[in-house]
Amino acid sequence: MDSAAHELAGHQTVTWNAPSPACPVEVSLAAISGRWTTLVLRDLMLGPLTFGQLRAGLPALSAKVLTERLVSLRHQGIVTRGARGYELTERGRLLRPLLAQLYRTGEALLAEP
Amino acid sequence: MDSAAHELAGHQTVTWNAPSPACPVEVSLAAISGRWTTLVLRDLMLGPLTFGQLRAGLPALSAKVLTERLVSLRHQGIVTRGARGYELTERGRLLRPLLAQLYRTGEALLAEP
DNA sequence: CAGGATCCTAAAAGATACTG
DNA sequence: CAGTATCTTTTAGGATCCTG
Repeated sequence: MDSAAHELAGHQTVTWNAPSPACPVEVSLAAISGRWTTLVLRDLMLGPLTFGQLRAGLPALSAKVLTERLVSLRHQGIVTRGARGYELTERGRLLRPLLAQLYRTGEALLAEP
Repeated sequence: MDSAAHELAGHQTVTWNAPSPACPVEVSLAAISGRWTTLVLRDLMLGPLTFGQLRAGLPALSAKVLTERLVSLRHQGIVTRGARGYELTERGRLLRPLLAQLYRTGEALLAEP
C-alpha cells in the first residue's frame, strides 16, 4: 500500500488540479491516447514496419489517421522513421509494460462482472 | 518475452482488426478514458466521496463533465452511488495497478528524453 | 447541494481525391 | 507506394441556466 499510495499521490498535485502536461500519468496517456494508437504500438512492438505494412495490418484505419498517429508518436520520441520504416525508439519500448498492464486489467475487468 | 508476447498478441485478433469493445485493452481504455477520469478515479481510490467533495477536489472540472464521468463509470460497474456518496466497486479497485503503471511509465518517459 | 437540460465551440475521426 | 490536402461528420468539452 506504500509505494502504490505514493504513486497515486503523485498523480497531479492536490491543490491546483487540472490535467497537467507535466504529470507522469498525462505523459503516459498522451502516448497511448487516440483511437488505433495502442494497436499501432502493439504492431510496432514486434519490429519495424513500413507505412504500407501498418496499413495492411490495420485495414480499417485510414491513411490520414495513421499519418496523424505516426506524426504524434514521432513528436513524442516514441517512434522513428528510418530505412526500415517506422520503428519504436528506446522510449517507445518503455510502453511495453503499460500495454501489458492494460491487457491484464481488461482481462480482470471482464472476469469480474 | 514469453508472457509479454502472449499478452500483446491477445490485444485484438490480427485479422479483422478494428478497435473492438471485446478486447481487454479496449475495456481498460474505456475505464480510464476522457479528460479528468484518471483524476476522479485517483480521488475515489482514497475512499467514498460525495459529488460536492469530488468537485471541491477538482475545482476546474465542470458539474456537467463530472456527472458524465460518474454516469459512465457507474454504467461500467466501476463506481456505485450509496449513502456515503460515490465509491469504487470491487471492479473499480482493479484499476489501481493500472493507474500505478500509468504513473510509473510516465516517470520513465520523463526520465529518458 | 446535486444534478439535469440546452446550447455552443473545438477537436477528432472518416471519406475522398490528389501528388511526388 | 507513401503519404498530403480538403471537406464533412461526429464527438467531447465547456458555459450557462434551470430544478428537486
